[in-house]
Amino acid sequence: MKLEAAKAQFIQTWGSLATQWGINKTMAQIHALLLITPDPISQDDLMEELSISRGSANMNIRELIDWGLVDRVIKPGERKEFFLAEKDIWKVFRQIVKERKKRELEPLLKVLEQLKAVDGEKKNREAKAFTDTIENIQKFVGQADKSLDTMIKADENWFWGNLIKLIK
Amino acid sequence: MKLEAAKAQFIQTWGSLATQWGINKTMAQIHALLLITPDPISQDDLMEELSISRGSANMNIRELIDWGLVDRVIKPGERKEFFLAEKDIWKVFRQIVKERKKRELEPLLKVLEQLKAVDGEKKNREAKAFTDTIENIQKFVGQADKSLDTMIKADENWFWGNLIKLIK
DNA sequence: TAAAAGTTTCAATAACTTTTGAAAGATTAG
DNA sequence: CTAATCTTTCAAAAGTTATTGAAACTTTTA
Repeated sequence: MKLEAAKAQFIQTWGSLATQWGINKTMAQIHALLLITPDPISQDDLMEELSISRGSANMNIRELIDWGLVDRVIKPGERKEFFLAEKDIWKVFRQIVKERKKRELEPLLKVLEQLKAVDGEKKNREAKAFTDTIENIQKFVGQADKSLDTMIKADENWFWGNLIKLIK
Repeated sequence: MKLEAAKAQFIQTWGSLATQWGINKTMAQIHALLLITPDPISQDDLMEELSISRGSANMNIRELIDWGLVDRVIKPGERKEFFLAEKDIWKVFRQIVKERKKRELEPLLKVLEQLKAVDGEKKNREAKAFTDTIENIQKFVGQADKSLDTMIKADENWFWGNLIKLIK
């Protein structure tokens, strides 16, 4: 397989996987291209390689920087900005978990906490089932939240090493 | 907070969370309603409660059954079908992981395997960076895949208990 | 300071996804 | 068998999300 074809397929695969996870396809494709390219790339080159417009490139690059997955790089003597992705997949993964946790799990926990305060007077079947489910979800999400916190701080070898010990 | 309001908020929260994860909002809302309702519900009641059409209800219910999150229930003497959701969140979570793993991780591993076979003759900087990244992703995804396999089989208490011990 | 080079914004448009509901297809009771 | 009841399908419509590209803005150079 030729390098160009392999690159193209990786970019496309990464992009379609992303859409299944609620992530913008173009953003994932830019990320994919940066992941497999050793040197920093300019916005113009990204636009060229992926056939995307200036606006889209700019917006998605900014989002990637926001997620902490891509860094702006200034080359001495060059006017343009260049972009470089973190290549260590474990770090990338932790960064994504960290962001999603902050954006999703934490707000969810707040909502669940409120929902427990449903009028408890009438301890009927319906109200009981509702609070039971909410409390179970809350426990589950709370536990996941804590575990992820630890994982974010953990070192890759330590984490996998222990997990593998645990599951063997 | 009144039960009806709390239910409505839970359904809405679950639905919008789902869209962030690439899951159809209506499907998640149906799931949410079934989660907090102790008894089986008919399609007509689902349509009524969530204000959705017959077609959408049917399609999304089928998808939920496909995901193994909802069961069809036949009530003796009734012509209609009723639907009931698994209430144990740990089981729900494992089921979702199992499905996504099958639908996404396993195909991804196949693609990655192919991509490693990039023309290796020219061991240039670019080709090197590409295969390095692909191999790293492959290792990572492969490890995750195995760990998830074990998790799927694990019992809740066993899993959390050990994970908490591990991370403390 | 003016022109050049680069970056960002945003309204219009395109692409994609979901929903609708009427029609066709099943199944059951009588 | 056939009428009644319930379920499924699917093409059109609505709704949602992403992309475009020209214009506005900012920074740098000379």
